[in-house]
Amino acid sequence: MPTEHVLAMFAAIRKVARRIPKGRVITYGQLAELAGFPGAARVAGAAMKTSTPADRLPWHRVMGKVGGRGRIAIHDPVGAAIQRQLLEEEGVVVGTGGLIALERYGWLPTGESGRVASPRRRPRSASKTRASSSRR
DNA sequence: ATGCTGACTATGT
DNA sequence: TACATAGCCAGCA
Repeated sequence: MPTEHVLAMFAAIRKVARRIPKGRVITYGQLAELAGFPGAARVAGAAMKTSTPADRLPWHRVMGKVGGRGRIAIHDPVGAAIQRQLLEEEGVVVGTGGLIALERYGWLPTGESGRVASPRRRPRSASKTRASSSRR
């Protein structure tokens, strides 16, 4: 059984997690920092892992961060698959390897804006019939 | 106290 | 892309 102050940490972390908007994601490090514990990314991971369905947390919107990209960090392959499905149901594109584009789905509780980099509308009809399959 | 573990991360090979 | 290493914070044996 965790000590009291840690339970408070978990509670603070989960509180922030509940604010993550649908269709958006956040990294463990960010989550910990927003909760007031910079550098405690691993603790954020523990807070998610030890949470229960009763907590009603959008745990699937929390992920690891690797090379500037978001990535499903759940070790258990079954759990990872579930997270992937939940994210895709919200419109989040999860690439091979469980990678997610943070610049597109990352959540930034920046007061007003509250977003990272506008959901990029696709100027499909920009001009010509360009093979505009350009990816970021 | 000591050491290992983990839903982390940055950096390097 | 994948694996290895080294820091980081906290839990637990």
